Amino acid sequence: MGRGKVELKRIENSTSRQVTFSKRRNGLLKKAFELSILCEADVSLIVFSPSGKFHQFASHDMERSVARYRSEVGRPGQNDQRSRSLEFWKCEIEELRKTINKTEAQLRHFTGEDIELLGLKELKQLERQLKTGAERIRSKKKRVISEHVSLLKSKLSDLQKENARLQKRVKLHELPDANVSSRIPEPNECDAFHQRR
Amino acid sequence: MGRGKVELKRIENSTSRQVTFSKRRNGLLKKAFELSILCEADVSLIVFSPSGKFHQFASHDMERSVARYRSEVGRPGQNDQRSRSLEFWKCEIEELRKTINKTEAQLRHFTGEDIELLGLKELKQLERQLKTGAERIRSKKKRVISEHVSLLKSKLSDLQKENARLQKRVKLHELPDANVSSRIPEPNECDAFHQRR
DNA sequence: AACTATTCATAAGG
DNA sequence: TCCTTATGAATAGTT
Repeated sequence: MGRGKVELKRIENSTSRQVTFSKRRNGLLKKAFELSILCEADVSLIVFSPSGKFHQFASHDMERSVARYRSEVGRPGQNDQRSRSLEFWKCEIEELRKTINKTEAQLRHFTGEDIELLGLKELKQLERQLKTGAERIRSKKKRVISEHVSLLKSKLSDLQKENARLQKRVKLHELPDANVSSRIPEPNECDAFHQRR
Repeated sequence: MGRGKVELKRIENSTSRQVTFSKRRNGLLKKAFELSILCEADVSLIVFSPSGKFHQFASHDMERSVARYRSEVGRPGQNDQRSRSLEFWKCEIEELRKTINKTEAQLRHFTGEDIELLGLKELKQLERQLKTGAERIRSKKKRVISEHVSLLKSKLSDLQKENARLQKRVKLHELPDANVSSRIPEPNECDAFHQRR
């Protein structure tokens, strides 16, 4: 990259070596960061310049990654019990990962993704499941909506009663104030539905 | 780099996430290597894929770099190495369990289960997703079926041709054997579809 | 896995 | 160290 390609060997000129180090170090850190974000990878990078300056990147936590690295490499001096329990954890994680993959695949199938490899039988089953799901959701939605409606109706009727009562009082006492008989409900009096969610 | 630029966020599609991981991991390892050669830097890189696979590069020695890192950061570390790695596995399992729970809940929602606590907005969204899913599946099913049909048709036409040819031969040579002209296809000759699945 | 259109990284120069 | 630019590398999307 750049003007002319470079040979893969120590750069002799110390100034350009320094400059190159600086540029490439930044590039490396950036790429490490991108990899960790794009692919959810656990990336740890330690760099010492020839002059001893220190740079690092750790997507999660350096110490944790080092510990994980050690457990992977299998450091000497582990007793049997420890390595066995390590095996256990690894199996556990392996199984959990499998479960996740399976479930996520199913989920994608439900949204019609990744269905290229499915056979007719599976497609039919999926269709049936989607249909039942949609029906249940539709009916739940209806229920929710009708609940809102009846709530609103009862609010309305309460207000009407209140209104009638007030009008009666107005007539009885011949109050001059016209505003009372055309009382407008407070805004928050109709908000019962929104508050329930 | 590549066709169209990518947003710096987790790649949702798991296949392309995996492919990208593979490519970029190689790129990163290569760049780490180049930096160490060109600039005589001490570079150490630890990468774990989301599926737990482990990759590393160390221009000199990982343990030495880690020790140097510790002295730089100012942490004696070492002593709680065990509990660290144990802690890591436990966290890992905890996270995986959470993922599973979330994904399974979503899955149940798609089949119309556990929707009691959902609001109208969520219900509507679910319905929309189910609809698109169903549409995609329906169209895929159609495609599969039409493929079968055309396969069967072509088989049929082949057999008809063959049959006509044989009948001609029978007439030409006035063969006495009636079975030849009413030849019945072998059972496995129509099985191409089943073999493809 | 291979290809290719694009974007990205960076060597050289100021 | 920062800016610019020409050029080689990396890689996203596709097959």
